[in-house]
Amino acid sequence: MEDAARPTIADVARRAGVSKGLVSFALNDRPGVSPESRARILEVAREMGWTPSLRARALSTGRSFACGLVIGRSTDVVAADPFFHSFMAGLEDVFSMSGQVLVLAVATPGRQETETYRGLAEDRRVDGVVLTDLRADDDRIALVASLGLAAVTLGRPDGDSPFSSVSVDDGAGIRSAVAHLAGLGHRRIAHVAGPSRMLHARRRAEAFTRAAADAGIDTLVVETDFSAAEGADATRVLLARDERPTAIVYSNDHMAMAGLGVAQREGLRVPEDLSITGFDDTDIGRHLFPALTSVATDAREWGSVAARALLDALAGATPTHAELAEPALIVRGSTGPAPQHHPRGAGRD
Amino acid sequence: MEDAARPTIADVARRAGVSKGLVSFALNDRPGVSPESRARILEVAREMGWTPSLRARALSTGRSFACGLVIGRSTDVVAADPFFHSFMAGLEDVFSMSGQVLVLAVATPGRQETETYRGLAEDRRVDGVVLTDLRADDDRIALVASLGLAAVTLGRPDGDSPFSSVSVDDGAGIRSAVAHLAGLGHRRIAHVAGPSRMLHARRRAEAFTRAAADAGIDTLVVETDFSAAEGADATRVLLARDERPTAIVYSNDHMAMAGLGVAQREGLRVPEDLSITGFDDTDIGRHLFPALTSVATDAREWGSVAARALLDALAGATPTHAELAEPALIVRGSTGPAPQHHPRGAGRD
DNA sequence: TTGTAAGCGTTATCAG
DNA sequence: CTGATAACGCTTACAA
Repeated sequence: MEDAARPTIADVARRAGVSKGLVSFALNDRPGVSPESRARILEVAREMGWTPSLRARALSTGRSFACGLVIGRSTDVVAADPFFHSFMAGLEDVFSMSGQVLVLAVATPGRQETETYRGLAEDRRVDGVVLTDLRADDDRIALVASLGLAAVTLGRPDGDSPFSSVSVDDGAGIRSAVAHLAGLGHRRIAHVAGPSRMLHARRRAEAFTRAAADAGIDTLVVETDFSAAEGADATRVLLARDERPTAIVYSNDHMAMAGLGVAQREGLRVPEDLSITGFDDTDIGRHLFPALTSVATDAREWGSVAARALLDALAGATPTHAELAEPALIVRGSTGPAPQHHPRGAGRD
Repeated sequence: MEDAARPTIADVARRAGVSKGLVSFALNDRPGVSPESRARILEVAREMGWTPSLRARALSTGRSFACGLVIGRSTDVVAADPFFHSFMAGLEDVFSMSGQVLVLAVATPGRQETETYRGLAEDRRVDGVVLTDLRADDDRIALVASLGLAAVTLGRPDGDSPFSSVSVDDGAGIRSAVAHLAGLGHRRIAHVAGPSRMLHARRRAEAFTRAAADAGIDTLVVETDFSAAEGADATRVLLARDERPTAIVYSNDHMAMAGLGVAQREGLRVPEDLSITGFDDTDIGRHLFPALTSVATDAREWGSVAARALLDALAGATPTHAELAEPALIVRGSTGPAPQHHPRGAGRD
């Protein structure tokens, strides 16, 4: 019913007494249409309630007016991160303003990541994609480029890339965490890192190592897959060491929260016996006890900047690199002065 | 370059020595094509690497081959819930198998929920939508119907609806939580509910009240917006009462975690002084200390069942209602025997 | 400045 | 079972 009533460009043209072509020109405000014609056409279109058919437009222009975000099979690990939600909201903030739409694809065991990108490109479902969680030597870059898609990467790739990138200085966040802890007197700080094949995880780990070394601090890094489970495991390993760290810097909030649970379960007081910092400043973190000290990144802003970069790329702009504001350390209850002596055996009772 | 090389149905027809029409028939395996023709056509198509153009198909059939999910402005509250991720993954499990794609739209202050649905329908970006977090007298149902979109609702609507629905028995989950607590000797149990205008929040609250009444238990319900912040506030209110509850049943994990933080902050031991249960069995919950007892719903399954229902609706099936398996209570450390006497003043020291 | 007509790549119709 | 031919609704040379 609503379909039957839908006017086409031809209806508008007829009613306005002009040709279809002219209506098209007027709509896409292109030069070569007299002001009066344009006004009349737009007026007629408005009163007829005409909206150009996106499908017809897609067919004739070869564009989809949609961008994609592929979530790897690590759904439960990385995508469960609240970061993602804010990030997507940021993308949408911009996409929705430009008539684009966000297509979300989740890679499954039955359809791997690569296949997912291929499918999206094959069907021309999207004009471009957002590449998150960049990996070392990320093959998605070449893949996506070869598929003829535009793209923007989150974080600067380690290799060549024809795409724009938007990044935030993870290192600065980690450095401020280390500085904060060092200032509190900590001398044995550990880092629970994400997978080293992920560039941002790696950068955080490197920043940690360097910052700690600069401060003359004993350091220890354990690598995980970013999941709460592995964050908990890593914490157990660290706390079981002879020279137990007095503080742990986690590469994300999920792991930090899990680590907090482990420490408390083992009878350690946080922050008296162990200080903990997270990364991303997840909402829930501030409500735990103690509230989580964390590095706050602006995921939503990141999303909108990335979306803008992608749209620019689609418009033919040359690749650029944007750097977001430095993340800030939000100090809360989970960090405190280093224990005076060896904390071993300093459990609650 | 990859566009230029792309063969069309005409190329395939020519090469196979048949008409375009026949290729189309063969592709959509429709009756009226001899087995030999079909085989040859498909073979030629394969060797030419031909894939039908989704855009052309969309234009001529009037379908989009996409379904939408609109996330309300309550992004930070409801969508930050890990439930959503698993749910979307479940949708994708099915969509990806049927050549559909998931379009995610986030309502913003500048573009309200209603406008978002309108936009999606106006541009015919999607063939159908998934309606989550059903509300009382939900106006989205009439809206979406009037927009000519197919839909599936999560949970059974309270009014008339032309759409299929998929729901899980929230009540059963809450009842098992109450039964569990009652069995542990709790006689004053509170419920921190979600917004009563949301049907599932309301149903949980009702189930709570009834189950508690049946068990002859003192009950108290505080309504929130589902956010961790309000969950924390509600907890503070409850704990400040003269007759403090010995257990709190939260309507989601986020609030339960925040509540746990509040209790601990006030010096209460969980579960010795206060038992806590969550809802949804979020991954992080099991890693806290104490680990969260929670009602486990299968969000991913929910997503795939909903997706299937939506595809059926698009295929012209009559509306149905599907009920998922009853959620199970996962008992962990956050619940324990009720304190012997009035717990007031039973803080850690 | 405006009109005309040829695509874009399918699906659908309808005589052969 | 085939094979033209006409939609589908827009964009875009090319003419006028």
